[in-house]
Amino acid sequence: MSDPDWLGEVVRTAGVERALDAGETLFRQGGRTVGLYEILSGKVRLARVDRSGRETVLYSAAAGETIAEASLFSPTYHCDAIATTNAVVRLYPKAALLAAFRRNPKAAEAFMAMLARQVMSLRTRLERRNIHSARERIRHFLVTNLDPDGRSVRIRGTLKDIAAGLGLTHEAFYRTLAKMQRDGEIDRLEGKIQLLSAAYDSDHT
Amino acid sequence: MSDPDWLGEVVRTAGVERALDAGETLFRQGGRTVGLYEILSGKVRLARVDRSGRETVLYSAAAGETIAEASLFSPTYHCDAIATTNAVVRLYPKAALLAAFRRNPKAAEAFMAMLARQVMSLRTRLERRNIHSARERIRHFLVTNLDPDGRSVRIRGTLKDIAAGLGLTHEAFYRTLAKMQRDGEIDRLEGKIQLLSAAYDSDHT
DNA sequence: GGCAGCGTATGATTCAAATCATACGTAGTC
DNA sequence: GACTACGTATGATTTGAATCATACGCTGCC
Repeated sequence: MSDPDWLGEVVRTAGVERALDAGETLFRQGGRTVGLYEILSGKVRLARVDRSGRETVLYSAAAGETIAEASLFSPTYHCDAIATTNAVVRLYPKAALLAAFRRNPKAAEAFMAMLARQVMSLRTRLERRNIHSARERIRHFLVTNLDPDGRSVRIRGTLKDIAAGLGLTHEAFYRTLAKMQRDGEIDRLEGKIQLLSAAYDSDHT
Repeated sequence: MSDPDWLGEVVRTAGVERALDAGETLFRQGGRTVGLYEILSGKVRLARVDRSGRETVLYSAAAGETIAEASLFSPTYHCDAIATTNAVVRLYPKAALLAAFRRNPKAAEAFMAMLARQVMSLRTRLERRNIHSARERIRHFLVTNLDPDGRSVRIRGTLKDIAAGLGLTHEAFYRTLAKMQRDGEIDRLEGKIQLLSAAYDSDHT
């Protein structure tokens, strides 16, 4: 159920699972690239270590995400990948993927489409971080995550996780949500947040 | 000189330039996709307008960037594109690009590689924004933008622009740089910032 | 030459989010 | 049942970056 939908049937079966203990290294900067990885469970961080031994985290990937897509087009990895928690990953070998892309343009397009959507989503999240006010940031999150109905946002995962994703402490997030509710801007239902018309429909176009 | 290097010769010549006045619309949400755009000059923002007429900026693109890559794989645009300043853009028609990708796997791979690198870069910038302290954020910027020599960072553009890219006010950025210099952590040369060994080499591995 | 605009720089003050603290409910475990 | 762990929630306090203000040098322009 966790297979990325952009993979063709052949490639999907080529995936190789591997379990990692917390702290274990998946690959190292400079190492020869073998392919990209999907995180099935746990957390894996991509990081670089400078001459003094200090580690700088480039990205922290959680279950469901893929890492090292760019390794397909590079002979070596450009950073380290280390399990932050116990984790299970699946390797999709580079050769199999590239062969599939050459053989089947549809597969190539599916991969491009996935990458393009990620770029879009990342740009939006980055743009959101330019907003300093917690309330405005939450508003941006809400309107860019509306359900098809255009009035509510389904909450996936915990509020705490969402707060972290927004770059806010959970305290600030809880507080601001409460305030927005008191002000009649939103309503909080089971598993979703409703945007109230008073605030969002008022000056109807 | 501004042609993206991931474009093949044929496609490159297929680009169509267009000038936009500030405020002019390039495409609209729901409109049929014609291709992706490269910004040659000026700024173009991608945005959505909700029922109440409020605009939410998804991304603000500057000269040198491309937008609407995902439009290649979608029949309609998913947001509006509006010129924020006077701008010149170049359209790369969808049909020409997709045809080139099918005809020539190398072209497809070049496009994928460009997207994968963007994903990497965006993830790193997003990770950086999780750092609340101005000083730590600047450190992260510096170590992830080191020259091949591993000791200095070339400054491209103005410090003001870099500050904005880091999500800091220029005042906070100037101040913190000055402090880091006083503390002997960095040195500031013409057009570059040098990481000083005292802070970065000390406990030599 | 004088002037406007802009990047750089720094001081003073404000303010909102981080931090620290505490509490409650629920799920899981022994 | 008692205990732990964790998400949710809110109050009190601190802090560091934003904001407001001012200044200086340089470039381009009339």
